[in-house]
Amino acid sequence: MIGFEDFIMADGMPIYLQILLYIKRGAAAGAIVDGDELPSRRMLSALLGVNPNTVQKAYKMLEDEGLIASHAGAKSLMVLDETTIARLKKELLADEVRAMARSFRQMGLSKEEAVALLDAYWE
Amino acid sequence: MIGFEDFIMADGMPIYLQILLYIKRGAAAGAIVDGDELPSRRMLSALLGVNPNTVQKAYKMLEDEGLIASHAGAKSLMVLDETTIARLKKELLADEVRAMARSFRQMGLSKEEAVALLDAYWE
DNA sequence: GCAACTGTACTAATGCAATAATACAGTTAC
DNA sequence: GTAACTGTATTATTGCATTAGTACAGTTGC
Repeated sequence: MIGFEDFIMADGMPIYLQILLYIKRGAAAGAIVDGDELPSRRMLSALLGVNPNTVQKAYKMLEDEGLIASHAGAKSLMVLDETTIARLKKELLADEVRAMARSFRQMGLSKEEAVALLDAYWE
Repeated sequence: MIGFEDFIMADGMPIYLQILLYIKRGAAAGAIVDGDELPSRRMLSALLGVNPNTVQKAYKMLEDEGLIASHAGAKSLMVLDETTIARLKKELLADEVRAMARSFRQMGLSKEEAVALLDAYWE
């Protein structure tokens, strides 16, 4: 069962996209693997304090992308092969780093300063 | 006059927030300085292909924060002192790096891998 | 078999982002 | 002074995100 312990709700991004991203990142990291059970729509919505329909929207998009399989009455399961995982990793990292590099450059940071900051905030 | 040459519209974030962020980052970087003229609401909306009200919303928030001064009939001007610039720099960088470090960690990257990626994508 | 879960599918209502179309009063350039 | 700009304000409409409530059919554990 996939846990949402380190899920932190942010604002500025739709909740259903945050859920989507959380699962994709977990899959890219290997924390979520093929065959893993997803929490039910009702369980996760209660856990996150959001509406079941919001979770359903995220799950539906994941299913449309082929990342999860759902059957009426049964828990939804992750469907992940090596090709998919590799694609996810590539996509997510490229998006993230591109956006970050752009914003750093826009703020006038040198590469060295950016690296130093990343180092400091890593925790 | 502040130019918006390198403004790239992204989706997932409200347009008025993107405009707000663009100006704040410019101010933090020193590319935008005290007394600089802002493009008029109508000019910028035409340039970006959005509604004048969307630009107005961003400008209004900047004015509420004391970062710009507007007088009916005249162009709006940037209001930036050293204290404000220092505050902007600190706020923007902290937000950015925190979000990025979280997402990298969620994807299972080590600090060294993150630094290497940042290096690769810098340009 | 039955209760408690599961996915799925609706409808309705609310709030925010964005567009559209005006209107009015103040400033600026000629 | 006048035309062309400027900021400001208002109303209406559209679409998306989110909540709320309900319903139904399939699966699972006992």
